[in-house]
Amino acid sequence: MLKLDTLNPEQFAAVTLPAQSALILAGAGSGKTRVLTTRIAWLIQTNQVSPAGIMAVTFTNKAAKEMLTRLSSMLPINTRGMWIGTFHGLCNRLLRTHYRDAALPQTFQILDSQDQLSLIKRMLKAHNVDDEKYPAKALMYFINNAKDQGLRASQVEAYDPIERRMVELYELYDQQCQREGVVDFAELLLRSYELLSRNTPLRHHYQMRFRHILVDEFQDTNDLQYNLLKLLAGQGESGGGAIFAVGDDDQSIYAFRGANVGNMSAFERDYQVKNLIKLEQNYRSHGHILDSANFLIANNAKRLGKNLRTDAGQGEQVRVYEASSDLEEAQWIIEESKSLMNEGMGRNEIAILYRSNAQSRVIEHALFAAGIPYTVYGGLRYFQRAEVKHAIAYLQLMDNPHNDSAFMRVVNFPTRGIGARSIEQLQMAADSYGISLYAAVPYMTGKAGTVLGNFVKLIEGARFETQQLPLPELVRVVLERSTLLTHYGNEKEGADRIENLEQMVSAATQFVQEEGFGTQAPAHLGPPAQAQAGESVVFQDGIEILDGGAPLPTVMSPLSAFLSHASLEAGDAQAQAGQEALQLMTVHSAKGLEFDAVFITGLEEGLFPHESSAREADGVDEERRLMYVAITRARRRLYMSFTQQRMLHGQTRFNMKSRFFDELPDESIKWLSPRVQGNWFGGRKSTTAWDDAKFREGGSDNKIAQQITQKAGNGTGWRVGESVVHAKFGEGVIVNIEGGAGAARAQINFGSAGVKVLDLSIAKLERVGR
DNA sequence: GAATGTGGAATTTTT
DNA sequence: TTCCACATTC
Repeated sequence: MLKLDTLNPEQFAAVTLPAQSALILAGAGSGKTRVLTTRIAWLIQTNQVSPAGIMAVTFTNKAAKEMLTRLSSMLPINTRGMWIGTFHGLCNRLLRTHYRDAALPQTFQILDSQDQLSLIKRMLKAHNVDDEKYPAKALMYFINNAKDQGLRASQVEAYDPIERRMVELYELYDQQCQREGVVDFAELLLRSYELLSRNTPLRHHYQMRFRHILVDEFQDTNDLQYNLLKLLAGQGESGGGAIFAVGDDDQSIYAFRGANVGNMSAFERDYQVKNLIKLEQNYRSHGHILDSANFLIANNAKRLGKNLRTDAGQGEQVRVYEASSDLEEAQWIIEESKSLMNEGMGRNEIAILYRSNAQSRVIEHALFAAGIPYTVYGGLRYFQRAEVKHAIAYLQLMDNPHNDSAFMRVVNFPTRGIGARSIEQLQMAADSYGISLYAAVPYMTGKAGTVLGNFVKLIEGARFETQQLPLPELVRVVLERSTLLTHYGNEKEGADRIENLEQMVSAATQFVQEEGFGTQAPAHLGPPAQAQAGESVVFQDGIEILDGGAPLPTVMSPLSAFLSHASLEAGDAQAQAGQEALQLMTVHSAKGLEFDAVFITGLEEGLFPHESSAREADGVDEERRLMYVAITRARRRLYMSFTQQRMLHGQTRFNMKSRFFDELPDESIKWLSPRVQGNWFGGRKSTTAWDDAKFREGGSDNKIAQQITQKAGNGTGWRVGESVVHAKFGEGVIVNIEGGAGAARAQINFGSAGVKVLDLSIAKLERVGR
């Protein structure tokens, strides 16, 4: 039963808004997902809309799943078949349903970024393009960028010869994809957009159907997604549904991949939003933590404006620690974590966050040495593993033989005597006829013809043999016939890979059950005759196609669906095992999560905010939002740390402490470490039990002591890494000291004022004390 | 066709 | 420093 009485007034207002477009500014920890799902449940329960009239869009599969789970616990309805999913997942469904109108083959396949890059490389090679001048990665970026803005090659404006060529290559790329029957991620959206904008009856159908469109993480939408929503909601046409947009402009941290926060204010304007509701009541963090977040984010100029509050009380202050080096920082984290765990805090309630992945190594190393279990987020995902991709490639070829990426991946893997020469000839033939590699095989003669012919027979044979089999068994057969299992069986390190391959059978079993393919066994029989939802549409070409409300089983074969699933949902990041472990991750991947205790590490100028952010427009603002996200992950205890020296790219760097420290409220901060005074080992007062003296004792830590000794300032009274204040240049860090006592000059990094070389006997420097 | 070497780059990430 | 892609070698 639906419980509305436990909602706070703002949440309640949002859930029960009338059927008009609304913008919900949902702060971190304000119950955003709850509002979203309760809104859906409320709309359905009050009979304002049927489940088929709802569309809810998220960015990640995880969020979509969460929404579905919560919804089914609130309402006694079957959520299967409802249009709740990621942008890409829903677009896939749309295109599958209307593949003819979208000019796609029924079995079109989805390229992941890896496949996309390899297609581009192949294409560049085939056209003899100078890969120095046009690197595959750059072209991929160019293409995706254009698509994310909704632009085809013909619509991209080129300002110089290089760009003009890029546009040509973009055009060629699209042609190649079309030949192969594959679409990349951005294409799923662009194709859907074009389909709906060109096909008026179809557009009207969906506009009439989706009375309520709910969008999660609206601040993360890109231009194309925004325009797609606009089409679906019938903006500018009559009869469109209402958009319920939920987002937080302060948590917009994906501009680098095309997200446009401006979409929030654009939405307000374009839809004349009368209902702007702010969810500012935070149910996660204690007061000092929220105060810190609020203070910090207030330094950003362009904001819709929002302040988090809590009933939880002030709680503990934020603890700030200055370490002498990255190694010491890691040691400190370990000591603090240990005492947290001794106090009874669960290991997985402690998160260690960093700005960039490279920072995890030192911490991991220290954790390993200390024997503390930990998990690092963001590794290779299941369907991205090489062996799994190989198996998938065989399946792809059976479902759509014209997928050249799949062809290239396994034509000679495991090796079957098809060498570079044969492939080259095949490539040329395919190019000259403008067909796929697979289709070009019959044109081959001689030895190449024989070996390639055998490969084709292998695929055809597998296809024939599995025609009547349910998906999991089909997978099983393919694993064997491809000889992948035998191949890895002969490898010394192949055991894990075999295990991963075996797991694919269970993945298929699970998929078939979850998606409702269980009752229909044959993989290739195609769609059954009737759709689930009643309506159907007649399209311009006179072909009647089943209503898009049907769940996947009615619009595609289990194999096609499974392959889509593998591309769209790459699977969990490895080894969820060891649940009881410290959680290491980048700040980006921490978004949406929460922990009792959080460490935000490496808070140094150049790292966080990252140096490359200075070059981008509003770059530092985005870094600040990132910091805001990091802070608001913590429930009870928050640590922040920075170091005087850090090894980065094989070089020792001396950074200033992050500017973000200056943007936090003093009363919410507790400094654990007084700023170091005087010589390195002299005036240091460490508040923790282990100190630099410990480092100087033998063991592996000895090299740190040496490193530090080297950096001492040769009796100048100053040392490298020390923070100083200059009357004109402000605060800086000594990066290097040359010459001996008396005639010493110091190289000092003043951050925005640049790096200066100053004579220590002349320049009036002051130590930074605190 | 696998093994070994070399050069270059090294935020952030989902689909 | 370390990882990766690519090239050359056996």
